Amino acid sequence: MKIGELAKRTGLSAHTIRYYERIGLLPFADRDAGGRRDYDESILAWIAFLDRLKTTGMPIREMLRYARLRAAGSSTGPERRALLEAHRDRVRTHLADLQACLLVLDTKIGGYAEAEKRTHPDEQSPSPDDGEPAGARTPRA
Amino acid sequence: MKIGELAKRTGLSAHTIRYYERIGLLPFADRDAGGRRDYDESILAWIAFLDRLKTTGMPIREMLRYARLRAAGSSTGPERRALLEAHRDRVRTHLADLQACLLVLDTKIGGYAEAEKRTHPDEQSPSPDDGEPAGARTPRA
DNA sequence: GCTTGACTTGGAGCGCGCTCGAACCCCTAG
DNA sequence: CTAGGGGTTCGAGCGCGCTCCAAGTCAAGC
Repeated sequence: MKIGELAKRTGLSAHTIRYYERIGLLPFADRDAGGRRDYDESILAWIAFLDRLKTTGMPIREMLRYARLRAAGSSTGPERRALLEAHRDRVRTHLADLQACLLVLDTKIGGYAEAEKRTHPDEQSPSPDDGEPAGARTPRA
Repeated sequence: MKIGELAKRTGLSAHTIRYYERIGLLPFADRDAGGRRDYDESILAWIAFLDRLKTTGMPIREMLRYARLRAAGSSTGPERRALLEAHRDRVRTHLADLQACLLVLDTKIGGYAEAEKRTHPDEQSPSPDDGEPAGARTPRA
């Protein structure tokens, strides 16, 4: 598989794939006779995993650490496990934060919805109070 | 309240507070006789709200749009509501993605845990397969 | 009066994660 | 044979969200 097809199949750009190889996130790919990268299907699983780490907010620096441990052999298993566990804990915390924020967001949206309801019958708009700067001279925006 | 105390109470740096004012995320603060910013308690609610938007991944650009709508008066209620609803949907989607990733992470960690268990009795390490580049010549890391 | 330290401004700089441009190479289809 | 569309490398540039520096002002305590 050439880089263009890999790009299509992973959703990454070819530029990004080369960048990932450059920094060491992806292994140095085999080249064909013309010097072009030629990928094996197996790269897809690794990229999918990286994508999950990325989705969960792991910085590249840390993915790199994981990649290097993996490359260093099976003796690094415990360290990799620890790395993933620490990351999982952070993700869980963030997840909880997000859920809390979602509740607040729902409440706020509910307030706007109510204001609109109250406005329709008699053409007034009390508008929900949220803590935004009220009269608000918001400058240089 | 001076900027230093506001910083302590919000967890933002004074630098960041000034930056937010500069770009219009915070209203232009009243100054005392000496030209220093003097904040009212009411700013805290607004900053807390911004913080929630930030936590949920809203880009500053969009927070600004919200802030400008709010400043434009109560007639913009519906537009603000729409903005928050769109954001809420994105957050929900992201939340679902995170949860899916968490499951994968748990599975993977479980694999490492098992490998360690198997290793302890008889000193071998089969190591869980995940799709990482196996023998891995990871370059220029 | 003098020192200390928190504040002011404007603008430069930074870390992250890409993203792109230039110049070149190579394979294939017409 | 030629044109086109991929691919290659190296290195510069970008958008985001701060973060910090320099030089100056001001208020309170010794």
